[in-house]
Amino acid sequence: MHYDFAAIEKKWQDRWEVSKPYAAITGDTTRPKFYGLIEFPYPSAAGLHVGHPRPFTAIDIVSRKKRMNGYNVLFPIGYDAFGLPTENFAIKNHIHPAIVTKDNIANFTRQLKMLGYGFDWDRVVDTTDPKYYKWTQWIFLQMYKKGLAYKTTMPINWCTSCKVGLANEEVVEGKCERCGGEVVRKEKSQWMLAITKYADRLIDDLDDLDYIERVKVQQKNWIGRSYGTDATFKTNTGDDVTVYTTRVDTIFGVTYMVISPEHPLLEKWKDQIGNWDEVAEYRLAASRKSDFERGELNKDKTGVRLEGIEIYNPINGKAIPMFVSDYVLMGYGTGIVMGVPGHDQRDWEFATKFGLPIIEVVKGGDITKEAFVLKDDTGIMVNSEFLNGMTVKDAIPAMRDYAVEHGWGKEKVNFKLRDWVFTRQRYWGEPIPLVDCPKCGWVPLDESELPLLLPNVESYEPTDDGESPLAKMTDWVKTTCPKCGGPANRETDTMPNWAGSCWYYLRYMDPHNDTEFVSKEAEEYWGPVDWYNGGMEHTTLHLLYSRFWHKFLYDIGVVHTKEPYAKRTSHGMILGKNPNYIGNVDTEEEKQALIEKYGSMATRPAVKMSKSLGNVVNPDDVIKAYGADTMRLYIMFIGDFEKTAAWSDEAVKGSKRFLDRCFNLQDMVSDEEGISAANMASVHKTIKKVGSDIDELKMNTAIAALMTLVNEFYAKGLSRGDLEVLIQLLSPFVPHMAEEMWENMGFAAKHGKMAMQMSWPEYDESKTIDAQVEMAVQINGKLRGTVIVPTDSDEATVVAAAMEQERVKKATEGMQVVKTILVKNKLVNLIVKPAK
RNA sequence: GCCGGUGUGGUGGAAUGGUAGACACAGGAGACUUAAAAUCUCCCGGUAGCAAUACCGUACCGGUUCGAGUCCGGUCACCGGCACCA
Repeated sequence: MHYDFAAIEKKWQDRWEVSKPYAAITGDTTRPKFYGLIEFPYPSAAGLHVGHPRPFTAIDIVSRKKRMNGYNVLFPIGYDAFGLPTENFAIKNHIHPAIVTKDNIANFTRQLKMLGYGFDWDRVVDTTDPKYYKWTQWIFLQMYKKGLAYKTTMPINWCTSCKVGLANEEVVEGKCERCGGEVVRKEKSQWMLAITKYADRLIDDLDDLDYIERVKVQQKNWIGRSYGTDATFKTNTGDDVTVYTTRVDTIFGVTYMVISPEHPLLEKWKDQIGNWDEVAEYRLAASRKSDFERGELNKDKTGVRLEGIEIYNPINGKAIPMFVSDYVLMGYGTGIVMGVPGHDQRDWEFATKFGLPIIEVVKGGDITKEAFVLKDDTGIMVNSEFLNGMTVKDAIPAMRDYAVEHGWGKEKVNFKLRDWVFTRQRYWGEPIPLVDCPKCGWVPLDESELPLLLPNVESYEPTDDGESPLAKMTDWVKTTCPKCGGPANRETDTMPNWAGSCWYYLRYMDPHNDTEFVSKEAEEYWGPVDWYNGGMEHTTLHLLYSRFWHKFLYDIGVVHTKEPYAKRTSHGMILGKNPNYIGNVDTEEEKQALIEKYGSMATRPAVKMSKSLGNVVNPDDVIKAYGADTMRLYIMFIGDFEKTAAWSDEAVKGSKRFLDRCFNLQDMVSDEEGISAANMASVHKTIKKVGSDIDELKMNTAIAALMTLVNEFYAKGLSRGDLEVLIQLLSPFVPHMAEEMWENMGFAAKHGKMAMQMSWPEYDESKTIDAQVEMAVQINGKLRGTVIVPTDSDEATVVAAAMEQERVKKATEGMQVVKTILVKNKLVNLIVKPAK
């Protein structure tokens, strides 16, 4: 029988299109629910990338197995379609972004259907659909009403050459991605979301979640919670200054203070600062630096002393100088830090440059060479009066308590996380449903006015004053205030592309609801998502943002769980062959030439796929040449799911070969129904192995187990019953071929259902055990042979069998066995030493 | 610099502290074929040996253990994230 994958795949996709075997049923209480989720794709003009099928296929397989395990499965798909690439494509080609989006979605849908995914196609969402973004706007309004959305002046990236505002991703190494022009900061009033109010909960609630560890760690580091002390210093200016420090124990080592150039106190102290002109010049220079320049590595510390300003150390009243320096950030802590050059490397560099004293307060380093920064908190305090002799660990709380008691200190928790800049000066995004009224200030639209439709504009080009393209649409901008009825202006900025993806998993539960964003019934039934897989690149963006939104929705009582996703896994990237790899050439000269030209890139056999390298693999081509089932199988077999893997055209053939071998089994079966005696143990073992591997996302070893079983069928022959089980095990991986074989063999008729609708085969533990096992024989821990013995043989039997072997005899000749270690059914280790 | 991860044949990769290299790709040999492709069978870490076999071998050094790719201490390399966060 010939495996005509093209015809087979078309046939079954057409049938599924009509019979909808993947439809999820809300409120089916007869079965437990399983909600599997993959990150919905951004429908780019390039179409599906070969990286997409990896996570999609994996969760498709998990979902299919859950379905066979009796679950009511929700496995949905949609499109995250607002965003910059579409807008730029539209500008370049003079096509409306909505049309571009529609075309791209159609192409993605075609490709996804060709891969045979078990998505519930009746629940597709599209973030650019007004019926969808109505509710994105609605959630934003709820946040606004609860005070979580506020307006503030924030710098945007401004290309001095194109004279447009740029998104962060359009700024590459401080330059404009398009023209290479210099990017500076330009102040603009923007909407912010107060994600920092949720910082503690976003960290603490991670503990109860089944996320892979690196996701948790990365989110925790990103939020960056630190425990410290706010310490207040008196000054000769009339104002007190407060610093934040995690090392209040080092306060005896403070030899100067530093204030950030942006700090408002400087302006206030203008008349008291003796060298104001110099300070003002330094501030101006700092403001001109881009974030990139200012953050550049290992750059020299700069600064100016504030003449006439004295700060008094609260611990001993000592007068210390203050400097302004741009190594202190205005956005973290209080914008002022105490300089402890003995125990902070940055302070050490600054003090060394400006000739400031360096005091050792923790023993153990050589502070004339570098700051002594502790790796642990076991260092001993010195030069610190009542702290002397204490460990740092004890000194921190001791000094903190002292400071609190004496009224100049306060316990303080700080976060690195910043509030979320929620506006973009762009066209292709959700309009913000707020109106600016000269009398009433910012006024939200009435919810009945939603959705606030994105108007059609002639040109989506960003304006040359940094405003959104919508600002040019005066008809749309000019409106009336919902509160007082007077003339008012709409907000013309739009939401960032992350907005729509913050809550899409909720919409899938109830995608056609026009009166609520999700019904209570559907949310309580489907929530939370049981398993969410997505890229590591979204860990501190989409994943964190959507957890934040979900917590907000929980707080206002519209969802019933604290967290959106119970489990999170992440897939590795698919790389392409590196055409410039040094392994591709033979001579040393050629290798050197490649390294000179491409640097360390030339030493990698595989690199990120890109058009310029010509190593992009198009899923369409693979499907055409080998079929979707081969594509699915190969992308799962390629390696450890979490690691990056290199695409190999040769290796794809191996997967195809395996499917050919499976298909050919149809011509080899005996008439015997049920699992054959010859294959009993193998079949049961494989059921067990494939099942547990799918649950653990170890698809590569699951497939290896299936290959092993098929190899055994080739060696020993197989019954109809053996094949019946195999087809069911293959079904989640290669659904088209499985159904074709299932039907061919008459199993569809026999059971009255498709293979995918069968229960997952059960294994019998007792039948996974072979009658005999091969055991390793070791002498003093070294392998000296193997023996075949009855399963569960005792020590005496195994040793006796081992002693029969020539190699063992030889190795134990003239020796006495002093100890025997038996690992049941695995090995026996004889510890011998020379006989007396 | 800090945090996380990884290091195994020619290649992708397997191995709850228990026979390292499962399963594949590539390569080699054979069968079938007029021939090729496809298919089927066998071989395939290194060194020595006709072989039986011996020794070496999971980045490197050391330790724990009857036994270490796996655990512990240290070193190196690479990948990813963060980065003047006080």
